Amino acid sequence: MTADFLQNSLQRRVIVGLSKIGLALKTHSWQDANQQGLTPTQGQILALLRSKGLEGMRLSVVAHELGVSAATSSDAVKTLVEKGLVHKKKAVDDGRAIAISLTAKGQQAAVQVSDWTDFLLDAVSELSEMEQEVFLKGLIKMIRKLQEQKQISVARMCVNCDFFRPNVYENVDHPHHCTFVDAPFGDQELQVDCPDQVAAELTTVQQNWQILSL
Amino acid sequence: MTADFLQNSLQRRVIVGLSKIGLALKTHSWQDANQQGLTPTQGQILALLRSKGLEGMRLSVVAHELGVSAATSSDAVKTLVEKGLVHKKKAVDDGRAIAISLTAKGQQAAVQVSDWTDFLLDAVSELSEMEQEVFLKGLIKMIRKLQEQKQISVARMCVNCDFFRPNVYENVDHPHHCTFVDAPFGDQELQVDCPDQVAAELTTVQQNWQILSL
DNA sequence: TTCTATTATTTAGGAGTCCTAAGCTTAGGA
DNA sequence: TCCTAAGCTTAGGACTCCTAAATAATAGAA
Repeated sequence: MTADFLQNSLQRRVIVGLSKIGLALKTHSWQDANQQGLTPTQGQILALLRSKGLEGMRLSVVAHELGVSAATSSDAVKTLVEKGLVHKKKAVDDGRAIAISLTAKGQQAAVQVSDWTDFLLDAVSELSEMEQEVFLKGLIKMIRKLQEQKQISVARMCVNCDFFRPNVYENVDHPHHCTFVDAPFGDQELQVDCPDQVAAELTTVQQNWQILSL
Repeated sequence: MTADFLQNSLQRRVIVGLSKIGLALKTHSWQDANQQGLTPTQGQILALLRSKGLEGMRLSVVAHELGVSAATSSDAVKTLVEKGLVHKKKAVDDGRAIAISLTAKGQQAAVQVSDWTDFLLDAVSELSEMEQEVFLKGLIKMIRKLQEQKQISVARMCVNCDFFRPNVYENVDHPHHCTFVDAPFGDQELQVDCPDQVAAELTTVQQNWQILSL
């Protein structure tokens, strides 16, 4: 009789909302990659190779980043090689391992496909800057927890970075410091997937998290 | 040389964060469904049938809700029928259409699988109630926009419901009214996927949105 | 140094997902 | 009645996903 209006907690509503966004992300990844003649995974591998510009990424890293099994990443890459978008060669420092990188053609394709999440830009722009900041902090909290629970494999966030010095300045807008770029910054700049992040030790992370107290 | 620390806007960081959650959702949907001997889509169909308790859901509705093609939903349901979890019969009111519903065995399986997003509960609980509220509002704003852009097919939110009367009371905690349950409620109770939602007309929706002014 | 355990990747096999496109059947309007 | 549209199914092809087993190379222990 009654709508489950009240039983239904705030937390669950947030989760439902996140699932909706997740669904949009999933649906969109198909449409988008399809246009390029690729599948989502293939597109994401290309984007990944482009974003971490380093030569010779390992297959296991790809699998880990994308949250798929080694087998899946192996044959997705095989297909990309057949399509002439990716190079594959033995890693110099480890005879078992494979080093993959983009071909020239792959570079091009990667550019097309790297912005696949941009369809969310308009949606995010609906939020005020203040809201975006709260939202970002919320996401960081959630991701940290998920990472702790092994639900998320990689998240190169400031919080677990060796270069991060939380709350070292009085300045309200820029209380933190990054020793990599050697510059102060604020909550708004907290990274979620920083290319320069270096994983810190567990104890450091926990300390940082306490000091940060988002 | 410089980390892309600064080029990288707040909006994009929010998007990266959302993608991470999306990835966790995707990865988890596999693990979870796998334990039940199901695939994500199959599990989600079961959960869908359970949540909208109505007898005789159409295949097209399933496809629409899950954001997959008619073909996919057709053979996912076929598999579920083979597994004895779902009934399939001709719709009484439309000879072309199919009405599907859970079998007794399907009911059981649906219970197991309905809570597949619960792994996010701990993560969401990391946010304070205030933050959760802002977060929910943000999600609603985003979902509304995505729906407007046809990036999300269905979202049974208060905002686009015929029963919704935004900001009709002075009461700060419960300014809105739902004519379905005939009760006042507040921002915290704003629904994202309300089973009782009835889609309102576009002009009404726009008015509601203005009056609500989240 | 040799053996052993571990790590990196591949392959095989099977189920399922996704798409598009073509093919039925029924509905509903002209 | 005829025609178009809607609801679903099927076919075909490419991929994704998994687990499990195979291959190869490295790291460490004895």
